[in-house]
Parts: sequence; structure tokens; C-alpha cells
Amino acid sequence: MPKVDDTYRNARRAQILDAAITCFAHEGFHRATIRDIVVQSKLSPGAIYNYFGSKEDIIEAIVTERHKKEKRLVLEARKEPDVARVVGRLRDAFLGEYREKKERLRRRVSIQLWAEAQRNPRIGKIVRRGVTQMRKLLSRIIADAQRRDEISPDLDPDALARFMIAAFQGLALQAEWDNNLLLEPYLRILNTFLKSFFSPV
Amino acid sequence: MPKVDDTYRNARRAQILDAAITCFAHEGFHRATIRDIVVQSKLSPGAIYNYFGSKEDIIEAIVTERHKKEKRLVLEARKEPDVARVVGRLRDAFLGEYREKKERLRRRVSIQLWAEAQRNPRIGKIVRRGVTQMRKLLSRIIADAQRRDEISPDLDPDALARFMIAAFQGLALQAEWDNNLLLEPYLRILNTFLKSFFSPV
Amino acid sequence: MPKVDDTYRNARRAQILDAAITCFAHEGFHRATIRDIVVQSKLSPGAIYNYFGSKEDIIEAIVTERHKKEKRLVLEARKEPDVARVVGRLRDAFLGEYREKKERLRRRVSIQLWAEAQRNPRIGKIVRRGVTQMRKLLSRIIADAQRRDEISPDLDPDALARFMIAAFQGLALQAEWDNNLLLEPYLRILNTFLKSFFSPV
Amino acid sequence: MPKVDDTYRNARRAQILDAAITCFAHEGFHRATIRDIVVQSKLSPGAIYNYFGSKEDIIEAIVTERHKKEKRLVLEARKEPDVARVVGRLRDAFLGEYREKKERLRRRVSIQLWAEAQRNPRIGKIVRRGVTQMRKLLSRIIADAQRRDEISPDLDPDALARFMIAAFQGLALQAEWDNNLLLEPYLRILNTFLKSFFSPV
DNA sequence: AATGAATGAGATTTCATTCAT
DNA sequence: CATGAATGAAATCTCATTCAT
Repeated sequence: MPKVDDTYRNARRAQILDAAITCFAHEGFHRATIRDIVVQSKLSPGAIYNYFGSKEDIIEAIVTERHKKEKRLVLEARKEPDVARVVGRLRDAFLGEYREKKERLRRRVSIQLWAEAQRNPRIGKIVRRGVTQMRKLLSRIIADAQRRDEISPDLDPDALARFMIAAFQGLALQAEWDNNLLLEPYLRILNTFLKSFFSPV
Repeated sequence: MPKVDDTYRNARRAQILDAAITCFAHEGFHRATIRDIVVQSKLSPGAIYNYFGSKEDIIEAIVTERHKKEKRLVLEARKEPDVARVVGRLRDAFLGEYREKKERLRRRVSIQLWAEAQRNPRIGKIVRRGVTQMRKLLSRIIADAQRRDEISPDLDPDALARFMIAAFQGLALQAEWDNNLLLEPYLRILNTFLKSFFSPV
Repeated sequence: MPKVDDTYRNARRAQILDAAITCFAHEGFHRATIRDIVVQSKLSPGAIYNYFGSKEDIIEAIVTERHKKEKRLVLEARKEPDVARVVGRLRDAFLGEYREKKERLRRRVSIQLWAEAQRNPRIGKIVRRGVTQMRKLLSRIIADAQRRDEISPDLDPDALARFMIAAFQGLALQAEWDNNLLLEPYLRILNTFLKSFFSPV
Repeated sequence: MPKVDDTYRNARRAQILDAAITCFAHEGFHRATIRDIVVQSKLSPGAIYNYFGSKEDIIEAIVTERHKKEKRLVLEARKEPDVARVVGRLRDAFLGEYREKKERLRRRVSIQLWAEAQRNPRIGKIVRRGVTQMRKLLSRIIADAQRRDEISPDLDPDALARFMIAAFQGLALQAEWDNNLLLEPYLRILNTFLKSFFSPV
């Protein structure tokens, strides 16, 4: 079944990554075996190693795709005319994901990644790069808003960006532990917080 | 079968837990081997299994001690006369730890725990219990303050507690990735945030 | 199903065998993968399996061709009028090869074959047949010379043949290990040895 | 069963090496699996890896012990008063091994080593070192004899050493292929050869 | 005939845990 | 109580070979 085109190969790649996300989300990186991914993806070990050189490569691919998607979300949000709306849209985009089952899995994998990044230099580098990228993007959005006098010039853009990211990271964690965590009340606090920083001065 | 006293046993236990924290912080739960802990603790495998029934038991002991300590911190802070000071003291207590090397290791282990809690029901249960306990404590502090009219009654105590926890969880993560993260600017944002919620109405 | 002619098929076969010799010489039979041969030969796995039923078949083909060539060399040498000249020519023929790069590869493969012959009955049989054939040829040359009174009748033809073969096998090994082994001194010893046996009585 | 003494550990080590020699001799390095060695040695995989870091380490240990033994043999032989007797004793020592079953296995492994040395730099280095050591030892024996006027000064000691080694290497190979190779006739040729070089001038 | 993606048996190695001393 | 050698299940990855196209 040779001479397949890129569409075919991309489909297989996605098939493997999807299976891997499911397995990693349920078992963690270390407990999820290649065999698990084999079963989940309905492929064979050999087939998987045709697309990825190692288990770590699969993890890396997952992170990389995740980061690409997040960057896209932020760049999309940035098109809004003022910072309040940019931030509102970001909030909606990231919170929106909380309903989707597939995204739930991805979030679980993200938490695995935070742990893995600690001891795996290669994964660490990539995860770090991703978060830094996100922080820089947010930071710039804030700085731009300050330049346009939309928000107080006293706020440190970088620190505020960190704080926003923290609010979402913490939510991700807690949502993970609490199956019936109610988004609404959290959202209301978040809005109060956002308003206190991002409403027109 | 020489009966040794409790002091001796407790010292050995602590020796093992200290070694384990170091190993887990550096290698993660799965990559850190019992042998690593053996080397680090200068004991033998057999000795370790005399004090803990399994690797998981060691992890469990670490979490449990961690939670006890955090509970102590909060109960201590609660003695302050008003909520602004309670929150301020909590902030100082948790941030104070950021300078200590030993605490750095514990924080790293915490992140490992978040990941492990996802797939290990036993650890999951304990970690969940710990965060819930913390949330309940904070939540009650907030509710009490509302009852004393110190802060707005519109805020959902539980959600605000979650938000505060998130701010610290996110900081822990980012501090982990960014060796030279500056606490000061983050602290300033945190203060602004806290003030906007907790200053006398 | 395009019927191609024998010339085409023979060319492909040679292409595969050449590639295989290179790979086997560099990586050994077990470490050299079909994929290596695919890359080296610039063909595809499927193509290779069109010409050879298995990796072992390729090895077998290499041995067989090698043996054919050696037999040709001996038969050629045997045309010389007396045993001294026969032996001299054999020596030149086999030593002549030491300069050629391609032959260096073949010699490396031969050493692999000695090892493989030990545990692989099929290869073992062929290798054995080849050496036996060579020994018989030399043995007959010696016996004929004895019959013609060219050399002492006391020498056991078979044992002497073995000894001659050993001298070359050992040289092949040592040349393999010693990149700058000097042929000349060895050759002088070899000549002294040959003269002591093969000079006219 | 801890705190064992060196005798115990050496016995286990020997047990593993013996099993490995048997397996390697029968199946070759690549076909012999660790599991084979496990079965043969009646130990467990873990036990084996307690004594050797890898399959390659086992191979290395086998070569090293072999070389030590050969060196001992030569040094022992060198004590003879004149070169003829030295050489005679060497011949007897090495040929003597041909009767012993255990030595037969070792010889088979040696042939495997010649092949493995080609593609495995680590093994290559050790094998080379061993043969070089042997050649140097023989070479010095010859040179000493020349200094004492026992043999012709025209012979190149190094080349003659090579030739002697070759005679034994070739014999090892042929004995391997020919189960009923007769040593006597070969020995007679060898003696003629040795006499022609080593008898008093 | 050629292609090359897929297969899946099997190899090496690791490591939590046990238990004789 | 301590020791550390031994156990053996299980994990990752390789590679000869097949076969749909």
C-alpha cells in the first residue's frame, strides 16, 4: 500500500496522536505503554514507529501541536479593537474548551507535561518555550493597551500576564480534581478581576 | 529483633522521606527508583521496606505531611484579627517558602503529585482531599469576613478561594520553569488583586 | 507483468549483492538490516524480495559466487608446468587481492561467514563445502607433484593443503585488524615456508 | 542473602560467563539471547544484570579472560631454556586444548569474536589488543633467540610471529568445520615448519 | 515488476519488591 | 532490624517480511 500521499500520512499521524492523548490522559506518560497506544490506535508497534521515533517524540508532537493551537487562539483574539474585548475573547476561547470532551483529555495531558517538564530536559525546553511564548503574547497585548491609554500604565505587563496564565492553570488543575466544579462562580470572580485591571481607566 | 524506640524510627522515617523528596523532585515519581532513594538516604532497600510498604506509601506519606503543614499555616494565619491581615499573612507564609531550597524541592514534588493524582486513584484521593481542605479553610475565612462585614457579600467564597489557590498554583508552576522569575512584580499584581477583594469595603 | 530480459535481472541481482556485501562488511550479517541494503542499493524492500527470498538467500548467493571465483583461480593456477610455479601463482593471485578495495570488503564478509557458519546449518554447509573443495584442489595439486617427484612423498597432501589455507586465513584475519600490516615481511616468511616444501627435492 | 564474600560473587560471575560461552558458542552473539543465558545459567535476568551491565559487557569479559589465559600460557612457555623447546611447549599448550570440550566452546566463541570485532569498535579494540599482545610476546621470543644465536638472524621476528599465529588461527577454523579433522598429520607439517625455522642453525 | 507502509514476534534491559542470612 | 542478591514481569523498540496498490 505504498506511494501514499500526504493526506494519508497526516491522517495516520493524527490517529496515533489522538490515541496517545487518550492513553496519556488516562494513564500518564509513564504508565501508558506503547502497547496501549497500539491498541487504542488500532495500529501496530511498527506502524507507530514509522511515524514517530520514540515515545518521547510522540509527547513532543503533542506539546508542539498544543502550542500552535494556543498561539492561534491568542492571535485571533488580538484582532479585537480594545483590550477588554481581547481579554474577554481569550477568556471565552479558553473556557469554551472546558465543555469539550476532547479538550478535557488535552488538559489532562498538559498537567502531565508540567510534571514531565521537570525532569525531562527535552520536554522541559518545549514546554517552557510554549509558556514563554504565551506570556510574551499576553504581555504585548497589555503593553499595547497601555500605550493606547486603555489601562493603567502602572501595571507590569509581564507580571500581569503571568497572573492571568496562573488563573487559567489553576483552574485547569482544579477542574481536573473536581468533576463538578462550577465554572460560573469562578468566571464571575475572574470577570471581577479582569474588570479591575482591564476596564477603561 | 531489637526493639528500638520511636525516636529512632522517626529519624529513619524522616531520613527516607527527605531522600525520597530529593529524588522525586529531580527525577519524578516514575523515573526515581528505589535504588536512587537507597543511595540518597544511605540505607538499604530492605531498610526502606521496613518503614514503608511500597513506593506509593512513600509518596502518600509525603503528601500527607505536606497537607498537615499547609493546614497548620492557614490555622496560624487565621488568628489575625481581620481578613486583610489574614490574607496578607497567608501570602507571606506561602511566598516566604520560595527562597528556601528545601521548599523548592517540595514544590517540585507537588507538581509531580498533580500529575500522579490523575491516574493513581489512591494518590488522587489524598491530593484531592488536601486541596479541598485548603479550599474549605479559605472559603470559611472569606465567609466569616463577610459575616463581619469586612468584605463584599457578593463574592462567592468558594470561587474566590479557588481563585486564590489558582494564583499560587500558577505561580508555583511558573517559578519552576523560570529560574529567575521575579517575585516582586508578581507580588505587586497579587496585592492589587487581593486589595480589590479584601480591603475594607 | 512486464517480462524483462535476463540481462536486466542479472544487473539488479548484482546491484543487490554489491550493496549487501558493502553492508555486511560494515555491519555484519546481523546488524546490517534489509533497510541498509535497500538504501545502499537504491532499490526498495519489495524489489529485493523479488530477487531473493530472504536475507539468508542473499548471504548464500554471496558465498556461492565467492567459491566459484576461488575455484576459477585455482584451476587457472594449476595450468602452470610445475608445482613451484603453481603455488607461486596461487600466492600471487590471493595476495594480489589485498590491494583492491572491493576485495577488502569481500574478505570482511568471509570472516563474518566463518562465524555465521557455526550456528547456521545452511550457511555452514555451504561454507564447509567451499573450504573442502579448496582443500581437495590443493591436495590434488600436491599429490600430483609427488607423483611427478617434484616434492617429497613424505608430506601428507591433505595436511599440507590445510596448512597453506591456514596461512591465508590467518593473514586475512590479521590484515583485517592491522590496517598497516606490511605484506612484504609476511610474504618473505611465506616464501621461505613454501620453498622449504615445494622446491625441487 | 546479602553480605556475600568475593568467593560467592566470583562463583556467580563464572557461572554466568560459562553459560554465556555455551550459548554464544552454539548460537553466536546475536542469536544467543539473554534469555538463553538465563536458562543456561539457571539464574534470572536481573541477577545477570547485577554482574554485567549489558550483553556486550559479558562478551568483553569473555575476551579479557581469554587473553589473560593465553598470556599466562606464553609466559609459562618462555621459561624453557631454548627457543625450540619454548615453541614446542607453546604448540603443545595450544594443541592440548583441542581435546577438551570446554576449550572447543571457547574456540567457537573466538571465531565469533573475530567477526564481531569487525563492526563493534569496543570489542574490536579488545580483540586487537589481545592479538597484538600475543604477537609482541612471540616476536620477542624470536628476537631473543636470534640474539642468542639460536636461530637465523634473517627472519623478521614480527612476520614470523604472525605466521605462527596464522597457523593456529587457521587450524582453529578448520577444526571447527571438520569434526573429524586429524590433528596428527597437521601437527607433523607444523613440526616440519617449526623445525625449518627454529632448529639450531 | 516495483513500491513502501504495515505487521508483530521477539530482544534487551529495568526495577519494585522479597527474603535468606 | 539491616543487608543486598535475586527475582521476573513488563516496557520500549527493531526489523525481516508481506502485500495492496
